[in-house]
Amino acid sequence: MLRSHTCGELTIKNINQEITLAGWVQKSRDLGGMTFVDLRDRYGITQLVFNMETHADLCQKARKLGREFVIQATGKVAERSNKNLKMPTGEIEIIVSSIDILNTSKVPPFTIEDETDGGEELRMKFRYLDLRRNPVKNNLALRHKMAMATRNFLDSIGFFEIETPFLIKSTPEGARDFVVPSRMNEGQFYALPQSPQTFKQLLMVAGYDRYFQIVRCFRDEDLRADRQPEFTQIDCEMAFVKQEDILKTFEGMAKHLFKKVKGVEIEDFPWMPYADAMKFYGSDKPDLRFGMKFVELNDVAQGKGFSVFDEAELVVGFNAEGCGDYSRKQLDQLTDFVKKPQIGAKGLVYVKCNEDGTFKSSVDKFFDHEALKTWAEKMNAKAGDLLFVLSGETSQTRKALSELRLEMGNKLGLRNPNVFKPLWVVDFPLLEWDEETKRFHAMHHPFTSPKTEDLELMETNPGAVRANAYDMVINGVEIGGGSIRIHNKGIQKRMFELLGFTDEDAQNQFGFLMNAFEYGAPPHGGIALGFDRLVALFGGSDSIRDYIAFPKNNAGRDVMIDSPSKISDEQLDELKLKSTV
RNA sequence: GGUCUGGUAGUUCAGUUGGUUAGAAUGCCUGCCUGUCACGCAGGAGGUCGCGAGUUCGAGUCUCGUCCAGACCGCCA
Repeated sequence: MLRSHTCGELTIKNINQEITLAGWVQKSRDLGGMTFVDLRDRYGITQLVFNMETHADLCQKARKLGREFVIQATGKVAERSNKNLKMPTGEIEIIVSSIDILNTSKVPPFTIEDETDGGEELRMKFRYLDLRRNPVKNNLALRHKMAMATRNFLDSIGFFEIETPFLIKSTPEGARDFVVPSRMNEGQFYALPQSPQTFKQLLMVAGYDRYFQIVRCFRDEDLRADRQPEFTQIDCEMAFVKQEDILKTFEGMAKHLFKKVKGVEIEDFPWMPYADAMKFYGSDKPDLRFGMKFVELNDVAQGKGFSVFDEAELVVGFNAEGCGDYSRKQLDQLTDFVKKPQIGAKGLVYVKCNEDGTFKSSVDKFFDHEALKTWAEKMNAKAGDLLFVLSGETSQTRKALSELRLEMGNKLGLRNPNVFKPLWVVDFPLLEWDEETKRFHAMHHPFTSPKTEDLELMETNPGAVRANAYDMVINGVEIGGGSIRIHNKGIQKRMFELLGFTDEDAQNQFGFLMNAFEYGAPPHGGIALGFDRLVALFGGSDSIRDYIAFPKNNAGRDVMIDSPSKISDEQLDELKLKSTV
């Protein structure tokens, strides 16, 4: 070993020990007669001290050490005369007796410190230097800890981790596939899995009734702060279970992680039907850290001659408690916010509930005191509160009001990253109408089972059929989702018919699964949790990039290795792909 | 595919109404300094103002195009 200890472990207890450390030069401070060098490794920083009087040659050598040089130093642990209680090793230092430069370093393009001077792009280009920094290192440590806790928990309740293939088959359903040309099969392509969905169902047929995998998945869609083209899921499936068994199991896992990793006790997750989530929060992933529940006002706001409301399908608002003192400017800013093209509201109606019991609203022309009072009562408003109301087509209006609700939550500091409010959103619709293709899409995927009581609607009113599908939502983030699958051949056939699959299509794309289901498929279901998002949530961040060692940028590029890149004509020839040059 | 924001020293940024030699901080180099830990002090080097056109007597600044980066919408079963 090139070292006897790490740079994070020596304390006052080690005084007078002869030790050897190895690491990177964080910084050196040359005071003339003596020189201090901060030596860093993964575990911490230890100060080396060199004295011109006692070891002139060593001291000269230490002065020449540049940032990020890799050195090995041997010496004696000594108590500092000036202690630095801000650091764990701050009571000691190493009086160095010999030093070896194991490697030199160019001057790094940004400072390797907690508060670096480097910008995003530069840090990504030199990610191996960025990874030396504590904040990034701590994020990866958190990720590791969560992966271990997940494995331990699932192992303890009988789950097998089983790997599934990455080179699989492309299907037109769902997200765009990444494809890989097959050299040995000219003109044919593998696809990288968007998830191991079909394989885990085959494992259920095979009798491995508790499966999980912490697995990379691939989707060729545009990126976001919380979306990477390759990302990691905790993918799980269970046989001989009902929906509530799965929810209970993975609620347990989430609670275990919170307890083990954050030391936080989480209460039982509430269950909220999808329809309620949309009605009361305008979102299928409501942030329950704060209130501002929606109140629908059609009955009291329509028929008073305000045509904007009268012509609207939905009039809905929420109460921002204690915001009655908002200025004209603040209200204008919020109006501009909801009128942004991404949100798309036409305007914003507000009602201030004054301390003297009167109201001041943007629609005073149409609504008198009595009318506004009925709104306030309906919305449970008291003096000093501020009501916001939007109107229009139902789903657009809910979406816009949901954005406003989150914006108000941010403004009022109600979205505390150290508070965790999980819930299950249940009873998702089975299908979603797609205007573009004029057909139904599976909201979850084509193997999701309809609720038994809604089966008869499949042919009469498909849009109203609810599924045995559920999402785990924490703090407004969709952490994961799953469903009880179809294991009955007849229902699967009806599902494919609804989705516009011919028998032939179904056989071509999913024949392997359909065939397997003819050999004793057990009732089964599962869930997949977005591991990157879960880690980021635990870390208190909205962006998953800082929790991935080597992430891709906005455009799906890895700026460090400069990929994707062109390949040679020889490679293209081998793959029987035409050169693009 | 679309909307918005940004690109100036190694780095992070400032740069007024278009006007002389483009600044600051930090990093880097040199010298001094025996208790620093954001060490201090003195000095120094460091610029294709992303790229290309255009307007103008004159462009870091205005216009158009383009490239790059970031946020968002669409998209993400």
